[in-house]
Amino acid sequence: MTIDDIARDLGISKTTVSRAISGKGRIGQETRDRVLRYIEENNYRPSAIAKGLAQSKTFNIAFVMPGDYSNADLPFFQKCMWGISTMASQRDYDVIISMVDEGNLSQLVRMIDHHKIDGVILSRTLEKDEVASYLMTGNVPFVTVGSAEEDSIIQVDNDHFGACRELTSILLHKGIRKIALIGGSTNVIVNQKRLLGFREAYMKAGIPVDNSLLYLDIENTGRIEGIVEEILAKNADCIVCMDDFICSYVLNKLDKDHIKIPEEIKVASFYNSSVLEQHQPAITELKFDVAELGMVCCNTLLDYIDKKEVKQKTLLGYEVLMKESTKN
Amino acid sequence: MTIDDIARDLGISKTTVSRAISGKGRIGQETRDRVLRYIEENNYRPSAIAKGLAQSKTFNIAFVMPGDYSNADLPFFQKCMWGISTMASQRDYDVIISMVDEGNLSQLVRMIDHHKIDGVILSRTLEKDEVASYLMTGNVPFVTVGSAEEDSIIQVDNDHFGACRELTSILLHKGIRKIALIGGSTNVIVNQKRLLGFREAYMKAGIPVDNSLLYLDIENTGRIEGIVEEILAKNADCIVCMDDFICSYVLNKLDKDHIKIPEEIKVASFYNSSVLEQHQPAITELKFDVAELGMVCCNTLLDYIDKKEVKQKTLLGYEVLMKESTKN
DNA sequence: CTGAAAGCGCTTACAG
DNA sequence: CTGAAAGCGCTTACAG
Repeated sequence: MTIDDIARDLGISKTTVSRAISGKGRIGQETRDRVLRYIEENNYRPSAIAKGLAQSKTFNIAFVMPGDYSNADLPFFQKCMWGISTMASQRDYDVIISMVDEGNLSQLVRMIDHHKIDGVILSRTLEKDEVASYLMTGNVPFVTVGSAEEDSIIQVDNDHFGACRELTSILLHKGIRKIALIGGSTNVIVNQKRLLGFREAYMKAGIPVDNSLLYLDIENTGRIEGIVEEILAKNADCIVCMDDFICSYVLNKLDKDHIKIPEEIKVASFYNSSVLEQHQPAITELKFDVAELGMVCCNTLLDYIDKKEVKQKTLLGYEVLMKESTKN
Repeated sequence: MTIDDIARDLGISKTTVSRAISGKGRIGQETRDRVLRYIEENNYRPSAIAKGLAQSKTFNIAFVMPGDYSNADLPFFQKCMWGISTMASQRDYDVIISMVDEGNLSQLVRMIDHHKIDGVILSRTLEKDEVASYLMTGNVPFVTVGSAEEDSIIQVDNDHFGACRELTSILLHKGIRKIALIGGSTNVIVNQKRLLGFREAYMKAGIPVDNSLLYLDIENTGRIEGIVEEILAKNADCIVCMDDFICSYVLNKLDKDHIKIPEEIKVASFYNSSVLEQHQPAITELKFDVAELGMVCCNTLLDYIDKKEVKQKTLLGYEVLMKESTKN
């Protein structure tokens, strides 16, 4: 069934039918109701593709994700995608996936060349920005989930800096001073922010950071066991992990050595990926609503596509979950 | 730039231009070359959406996945999606994601109603088939990754039955007879096949299965520790896990209790999800090429959409990886 | 081998 | 408030 069929059946022009559906342009209330009722009864759905051609739009956005991301990131992408896809659907858009591995943009390029999308969501904080710069030169609307380096990029992120600062502050206020920090690559922007938040908390408390307790750029998980031993030997009060992946290795090691949490050492994580969800004792951690992150990001992109005003940088909240693992 | 621009610039009709690009219909070699060269030089790309409208196609397929799948399944979905998306891209298609949680098909329904896709890939072996039956009544072309219950459904899967039988056979031939099996829900079709393969191997070897060593329908991972203790008490030679998720819990427990693999007990897994990749000692397991699964599945769907002949059921291979963990 | 024309199913100035 | 007509950028019988 097409708009023509409806027009014929109702004895009106298809212009009128179109207006009744879209809500654009003047139209008599009665006529509109008649059209709407007919559509409802006959279960008519306009073809997005024909509508798209007429409006030079596709009603599709692309979600770019690295094809080679690690298992640790998987839950993040899943939830984020859920948020994006849910919001897109609500606004009558769909999301096309585009996997980029090792800088191979061909999938994305094809999609853009063929006019298959109206905009793009980038799903990882970029270090060198190959994709971002491609999109900028091509003048393709896009938004990043997570912070980007360039300020001109529209970005949506959680407030990792604030979150890490707050969690660290709380620990310090509880009298937990000798805190070891284990973290991944400092090239990754979010890790930089986490470290900054950690330091800021110390600064505000007027306590110097013990740099010998900072274990950064730990990319090889095999090293973690040794690091934990070192930390224990140094008699630290607490181990803070930059993410749950690291944290799960730390917990494993402590478990294996029968070291009691929180009695013998406390543990906290700067990120909750649901990997640790059921851990006993419960782990103190930061909670971010990743599904919401995805939704806000999607909304921002669609607003931008619709030429609405959009915040250049949106910062979303966090929760500090104090649990058993840092009890005094 | 459109096809009209090219026609005008080249002084030919747009019919001819279209033919040169699509390769359909008779056209002089010289004319074609001229068009192709022009296109190359001016970097022209036809609009997929206009092409789609003219052909009543979208060049998009949907990839349906459960919105609530567990972390254990994540690596599977990632790789599968990679395979699908790579193949789709090669064949000039794109893949739209559709998340279905708790039987809420609205996203998918919207997509189909609005004519946004040409076909669907279902990504999980369905127990009750809500999505499948919806697609069947709507006459939407679709293929499943993994086996489906109904034979009329086009499906692509790995040969789990054969794989499990072979691994079990090898263990039996090595003289490992007292094998405990820990598995998840027997409602899931793939788990049924794994169990059948296991039993078949025993049958072929003329050895009766010790049913008291079968721990099935283990949905609560909390129970695994106790089960391992029971198995150890029963003096089993080997623990076979139906998937890596279960296996990682088993390994954890054994590690905690300082039980040596393979000296004190052997361990094997019926699935390799890369969760255990770096485990010491290396774990004997089955290997399936999930990316290939995705690619074949996508190919099958696109062939079907193109009205080509398609196998009703495609069974892909496997590898048995004998490792340290089952050494005599 | 090539082209004029109709068509895919919508939208949107323009005129009334 | 409503409609005829042109247009979005392609494809494809049909005719030559």
